[in-house]
Amino acid sequence: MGAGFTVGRLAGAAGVPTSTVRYYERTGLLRRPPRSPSNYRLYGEDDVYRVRFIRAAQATGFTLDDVAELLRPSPCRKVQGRIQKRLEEVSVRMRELRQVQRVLKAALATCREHEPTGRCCVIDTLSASARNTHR
Amino acid sequence: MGAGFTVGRLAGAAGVPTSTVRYYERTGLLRRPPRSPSNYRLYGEDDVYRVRFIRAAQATGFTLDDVAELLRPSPCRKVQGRIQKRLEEVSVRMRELRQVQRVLKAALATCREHEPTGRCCVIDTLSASARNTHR
DNA sequence: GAACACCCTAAACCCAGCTTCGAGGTGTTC
DNA sequence: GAACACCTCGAAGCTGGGTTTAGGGTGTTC
Repeated sequence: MGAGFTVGRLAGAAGVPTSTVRYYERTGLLRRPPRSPSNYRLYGEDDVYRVRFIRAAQATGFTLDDVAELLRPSPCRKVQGRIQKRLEEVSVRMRELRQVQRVLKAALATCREHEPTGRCCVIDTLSASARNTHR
Repeated sequence: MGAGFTVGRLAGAAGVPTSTVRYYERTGLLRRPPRSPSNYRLYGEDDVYRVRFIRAAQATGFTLDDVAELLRPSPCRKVQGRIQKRLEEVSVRMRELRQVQRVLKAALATCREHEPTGRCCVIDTLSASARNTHR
């Protein structure tokens, strides 16, 4: 009652399970909040945004280690650097996915052409792609 | 000597560690090969392609369970269905990544505008994006 | 005063996909 | 014949990001 969120309320407001909130505290992503007389955690609204930030950053592909670094006070330049880096990773991943699309579509096309023979040939197609791809 | 690959040769030819080959055998992805008199595994060329297929399918985002299913003999139609499904997952993931790009670029832009103030504001920007995004 | 939802802790467990460890046998080369 | 790289096995360990369990306390509502 009164001001403050218990762990369950914070979790509800941020859209995560309580176990996750406690986990973030354990790993240092979230401060150790003040406690009520009966030893319940008492959070403020800032904590809601912080948890949401963590989830948002995760959703953009940052690891929790990255997030911890982002949350540490640090010069703008450094933070910009990390975002740049992540943007490059995203570009790389998009290129990879486009290649994957090509391979899968090719496999599908070959499969359809040969359908009359009855025997599925997709495995051959993909194996062939494996034969041509290094690593 | 003679025909056949030992586990190390197979691994070398397929570009994976020997531990991975044995792991694939343990989990049923690879047949249990015949053995030499001294109990060494003896593989054929087919096995090289099979391992490469596994890696290629993984590279397109299939899990090892998916791969196991793909490798089971099954009607063309079913295999096509799985590939379709994977293609849709890839599309979804690409859309997500484009959204991530937008958010990161926006954060970067805001950061640059405010740079003169000295205090890094990226965290605020991302928190705001967290505030607007439902899950 | 009892039911029921909430909170506390530490420690163990989960998942995929491997890798590493320990203890030992084999095969080739000098 | 000794060095050295390769092979065997089962079991345990690792990574990241949590969840579950066990055993207990709290707070609100009927």
